[in-house]
Amino acid sequence: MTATRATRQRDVISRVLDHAEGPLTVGDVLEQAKNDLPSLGIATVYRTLKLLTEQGRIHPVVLDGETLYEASGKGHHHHFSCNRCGRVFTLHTCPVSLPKGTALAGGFIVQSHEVTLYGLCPECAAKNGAE
Amino acid sequence: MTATRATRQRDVISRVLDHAEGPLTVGDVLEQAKNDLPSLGIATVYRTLKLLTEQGRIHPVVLDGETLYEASGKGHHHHFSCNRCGRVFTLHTCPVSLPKGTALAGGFIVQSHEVTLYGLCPECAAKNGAE
DNA sequence: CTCATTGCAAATCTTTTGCATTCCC
DNA sequence: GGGAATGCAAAAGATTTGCAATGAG
Repeated sequence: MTATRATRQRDVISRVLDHAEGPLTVGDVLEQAKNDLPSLGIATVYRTLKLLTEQGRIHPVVLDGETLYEASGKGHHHHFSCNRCGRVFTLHTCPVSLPKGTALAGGFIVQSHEVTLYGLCPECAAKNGAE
Repeated sequence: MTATRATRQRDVISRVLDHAEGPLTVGDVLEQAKNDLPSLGIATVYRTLKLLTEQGRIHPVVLDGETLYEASGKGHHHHFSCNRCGRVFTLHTCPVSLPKGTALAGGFIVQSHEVTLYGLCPECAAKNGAE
């Protein structure tokens, strides 16, 4: 079997994702990881993100056509994308009640769901109409 | 101002999207439109999709990293992505109650939302465990 | 006729891959 | 030391753009 080795690169990339406030783009990850590892290459970032995803340690979130990554195990949550500043926030509330296994009319069986809310974040809402 | 002309290409592409059962990929659009317009180029498809999107006649939906397009004006709806066969269905029910303008704890103001359910479509659910 | 639009090909951008070197175990 | 992982650069996709030819109004 293929032995998976612990490397500084993987360590740094995992840490970057674990400490992030919300999901990060590949570019974000590269940039932040370079603070610790200036020689880090983009190919390694892609390879590591793929590896971590396969291991289930992180998972991809697609927002507005961009693929972002975030650490798993942060519990059930969703995202809020600000229409004004573009930042993505993590919401710890869930607006839907569809337990795994729920059956919808038509025979669809729900296993999981993703919700993204769009609107104004607190900061932008405060500024609203004041510019 | 820039006059927008009606062309056979735009007509065909719009029609393809209007008649689709669910959202289509750029490739789907090209393929189907080529039935009517064999000489159609991919660049025109991209340009037309962008134009129609700006006009609000269609809108992009990102699912599993792929950008799909669907006609607008089909009412509020969401998508169901089958984990087994990969097909995307349009759901005419909405599992959340977040009217535009709802304010969330923390001061987030919701303007719109997107929900994608993942699970088994009726066909795959029927086949389940029978293979 | 004019000029927006098209189709093609070249140019970009993003992501993946080949390979010699590095370094984990 | 052996082989997995890295970094670079080349390759492969996906999307965009330049430009001469075409076609709508």
